[in-house]
Amino acid sequence: MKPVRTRFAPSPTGYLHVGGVRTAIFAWLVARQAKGQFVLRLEDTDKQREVAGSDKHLIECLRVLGLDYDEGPDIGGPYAPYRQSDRLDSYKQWGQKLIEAGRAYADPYTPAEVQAFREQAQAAKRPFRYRDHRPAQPPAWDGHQPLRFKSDPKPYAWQDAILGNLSTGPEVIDDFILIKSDGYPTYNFAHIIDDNAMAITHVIRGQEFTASVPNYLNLYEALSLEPPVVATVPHILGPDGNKKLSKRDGAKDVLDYVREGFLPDALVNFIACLGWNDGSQQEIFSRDELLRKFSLGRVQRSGAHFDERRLLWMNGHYIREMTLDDLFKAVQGYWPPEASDASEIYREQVLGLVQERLKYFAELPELSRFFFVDLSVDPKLISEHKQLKKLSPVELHSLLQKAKLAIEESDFTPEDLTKRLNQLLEQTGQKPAVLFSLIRIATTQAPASPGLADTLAVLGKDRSLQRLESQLSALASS
RNA sequence: GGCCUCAUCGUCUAGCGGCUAGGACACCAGGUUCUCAUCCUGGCAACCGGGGUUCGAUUCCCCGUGAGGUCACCA
Repeated sequence: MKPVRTRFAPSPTGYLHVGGVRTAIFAWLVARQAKGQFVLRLEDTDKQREVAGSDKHLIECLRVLGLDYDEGPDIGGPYAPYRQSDRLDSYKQWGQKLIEAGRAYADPYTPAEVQAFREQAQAAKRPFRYRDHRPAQPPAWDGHQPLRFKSDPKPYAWQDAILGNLSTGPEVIDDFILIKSDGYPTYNFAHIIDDNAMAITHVIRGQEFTASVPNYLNLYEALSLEPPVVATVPHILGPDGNKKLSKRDGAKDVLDYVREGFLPDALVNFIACLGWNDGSQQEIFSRDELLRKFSLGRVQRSGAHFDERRLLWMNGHYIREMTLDDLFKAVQGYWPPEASDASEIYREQVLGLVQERLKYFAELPELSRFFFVDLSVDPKLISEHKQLKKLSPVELHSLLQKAKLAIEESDFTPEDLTKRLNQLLEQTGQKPAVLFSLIRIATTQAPASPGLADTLAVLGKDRSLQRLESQLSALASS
């Protein structure tokens, strides 16, 4: 058996979104689980569409997600170069070979003439095929005309590793362009030459290429090359509608997710499970489990909608599973500016309280700000509170005063605070919904916060009492 | 339009002739001494339609319907 070799072969025309990354993940999984190689190849044959810097971006994206490749443009490898614009000679040679074999010819028509043929066919309601206009005496190819494949139309039946048995008639076979008039090869030609040259065994790509497979098979025959296993991955659809996820419609850059504090493992887990599962009820797959259990045969044959809420849940799950130490390291750079003066110990305590409600790191400031800065008293927190708004400022003041006295006695361990707060409940005869809400609002000035005793313990005695005092004077003056 | 493909809760999906059609996300309700979250319990919610085949179809076949892909000197 040949060693399994897969590749991710993007064109450097922008960033990578969830849909593009999924193809990379699948190809990576197939290579790694077979102890084969994973190759990155840049398909930069369209100089018009190329976006400067996107090669770096692509590489960064794979690196961040941990999709390591064995060969690529930046690291080289036995089949270098891995950038198609550096391999033009090879396409020319193969093109020449096809000409000599009578399987390629120069296209003598101008684009306008070809377009006219196309419109004629459309007007006659007949499918347009270039080969119907194949010139009887094509000129010698001087490199300035497009070089076309002289196809041999016939029916094909083949196996797709995901879609299963596929077949088409001879009518889909046509004389497509191998090398454009600018000297660059088309995707249709270049990828076949390179996949062969790089000993790629499994071609895993999006469904936009399925319709071309018969043409590729025809070309493989003309080149006397053995076609690889092909696997067609259905598109990922946008959250609403049935349209393919696209940059145009605002699909997010995967690196943006990482920047917002989504964990690479969570992203990989989530994206891999869009259209794949192992048949069990498992939802969370570590990288090792994915490597062990993944198979192309179990990839869904229809497109899947991208639901960010599910990603949010999964990322939160991964965050909760982290040790506090690991999370603390991961979350550096996400603290609110006010936290810069706080000690590491204090920040880690805060993080411990906030961990279970963190869905992604960029939420950290809004969840933790009040631990680091005294927010001004917000009367609305009381006036719009369904229990507290029934009480007068005087009643609230007296209640809070009692709370302050009780809390002052505490050593500010969570246990002792809990004990004293419970005693206070009995003493005042108040419901927790009233008493605890009042204290919580006074000490946080936030609509939501972690548990009261824990929050007070982390805030510490000085800060807690000072905030109670601020609330008391606000109540006194209202 | 031609060709190819696909079709289970709102979403991701399990199912591969016999199940009260299962799980997860989201949502709703209750519980966890306050809020938010976590966690637990419960709930809502699906086999696109019509024909066959079969003792029996979500499952197999056909026809519709719907959706997607493709018909470029883009990939």
